[in-house]
Amino acid sequence: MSPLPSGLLGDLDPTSDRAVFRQIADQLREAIDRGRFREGEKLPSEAELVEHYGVSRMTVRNSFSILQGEGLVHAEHGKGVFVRPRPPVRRLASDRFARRHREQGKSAFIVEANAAGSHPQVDSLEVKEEKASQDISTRLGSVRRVLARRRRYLLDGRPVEFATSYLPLDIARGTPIAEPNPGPGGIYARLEELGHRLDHFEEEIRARMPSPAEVKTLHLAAGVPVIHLIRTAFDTEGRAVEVCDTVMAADAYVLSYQLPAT
Amino acid sequence: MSPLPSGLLGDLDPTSDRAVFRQIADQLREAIDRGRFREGEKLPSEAELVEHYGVSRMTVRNSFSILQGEGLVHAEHGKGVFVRPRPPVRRLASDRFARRHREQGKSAFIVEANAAGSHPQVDSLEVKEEKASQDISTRLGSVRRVLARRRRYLLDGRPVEFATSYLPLDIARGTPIAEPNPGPGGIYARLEELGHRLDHFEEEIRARMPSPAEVKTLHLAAGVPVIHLIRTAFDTEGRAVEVCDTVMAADAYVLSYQLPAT
DNA sequence: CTCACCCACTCGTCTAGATACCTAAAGGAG
DNA sequence: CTCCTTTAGGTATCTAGACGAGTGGGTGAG
Repeated sequence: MSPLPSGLLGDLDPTSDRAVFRQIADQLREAIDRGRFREGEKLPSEAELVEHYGVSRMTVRNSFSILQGEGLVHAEHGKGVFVRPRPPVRRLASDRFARRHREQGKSAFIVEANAAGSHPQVDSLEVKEEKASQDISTRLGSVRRVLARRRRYLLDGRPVEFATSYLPLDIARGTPIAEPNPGPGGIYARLEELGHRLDHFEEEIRARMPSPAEVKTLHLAAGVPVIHLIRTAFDTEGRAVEVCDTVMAADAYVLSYQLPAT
Repeated sequence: MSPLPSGLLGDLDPTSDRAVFRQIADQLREAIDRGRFREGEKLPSEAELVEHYGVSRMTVRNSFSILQGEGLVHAEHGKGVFVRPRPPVRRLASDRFARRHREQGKSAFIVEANAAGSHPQVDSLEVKEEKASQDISTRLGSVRRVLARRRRYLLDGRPVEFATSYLPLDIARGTPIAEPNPGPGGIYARLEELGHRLDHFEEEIRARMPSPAEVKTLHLAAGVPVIHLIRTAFDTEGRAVEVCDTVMAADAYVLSYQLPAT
């Protein structure tokens, strides 16, 4: 095994209080930040770092696990450890639910993705009536059962978002909203056709680490948080007519809002 | 050492493909979710789990490190591993910059925290002129140098947010905005007094894992992401008069926005 | 009774292996 | 030329043990 190029990574400081595996992680992180290793590029193998620093393999792996936790690198079994590329992000503008965007035939997600030159896909359709959770019931105004619409959005084959819409049965049952494909303009267009003129939306945003189920559904790499967005749609009478619970891969999104100064 | 209460945690499945340390993590996670271990409660010690499952200590530690990465537990040296309590969250409403909130003497943060019965604190003041980064320069409309105002917000002694405001020098230099304490209503009140009537704000929201520096500044536990918010303030002439770059401990915040449906 | 000290228990770090499995490229059989 | 096998070099998992260092309770000296 050939040694690492000299100067690529420094030496350890045995007098430092900082644990060895942290020092190694620091040096790798700095090298990545400085561009010595580029996106997608392979880091030195565990064996090479064991050789270079004169430490045991567990120590090197410990360093890698720090960087993985920070979402900086990802390991591929049998291949190596690589600098994690930053995926293209999807920008959600604050006017994304404006009525004028609902006039067209296709869904906002499809239109937007095509404009960005990527390949969109929507799957995991599930539409069924179910018992409302405590939280959903509260948000919709004490309803017992709801229509739930679950779907997953993918960009270029990568899952980026998992969303569930909840609607009161007295609004949705027996309408196109209860169909797998609600038709052009989505359920918001159907709600307005049914006489529920939309007035405004409220969005609540949280960020947290994903549950194991979310890691699976969204194919999340280690160290990638999720953005949890709960949107409630209100009609002009002030009634909550829909709650949409969305979990997004945080590295794939930038949310954008406009606030009045008045 | 006394054995664990039987039934608290199950057994391993040696025929499973799932790695032993993942199985252990799964069982602990489930026990936490089911409330067998409550917030702040101590999990079994490494030695107890070694005994219970008949595995080596590194395997148990591996399990703990998974749960730490998920932000579910935190270890305290010399004491044990504990279920991480969910801190109280600060809700940021979409009208938080409404002009009416600027009339009072105290800052929004202080008022709000007092109302919630917690003890607010603002520190790490730094106000200085500096070179604008590429990003800040672009957002402010190609300015070279800016006034930067840095501060950190704490609730009940816990740092929750670190923010830097950037203002063009032609607006801020020589005004109260360049003072450590800009006076009642904050810099937005001063901007309006100086003739820059505010029209609206734009906020960009991202979520990601913190850098080591952010972990230090915000005293973040493992597995806690940050919300990165960049707000630009525009005056009625459409000029960007301020950019505020904020990094928040994600477990301490819920952001709330209102969107028009028109 | 008080206080300093000791000790048991805890997690933190590190070593030195063993075994398993994955990947990619080289080389041989057909 | 195609396909399979081999092999080298990766990471994944696990074991067994050593020493370090923080915490907190008990104990014995004063």
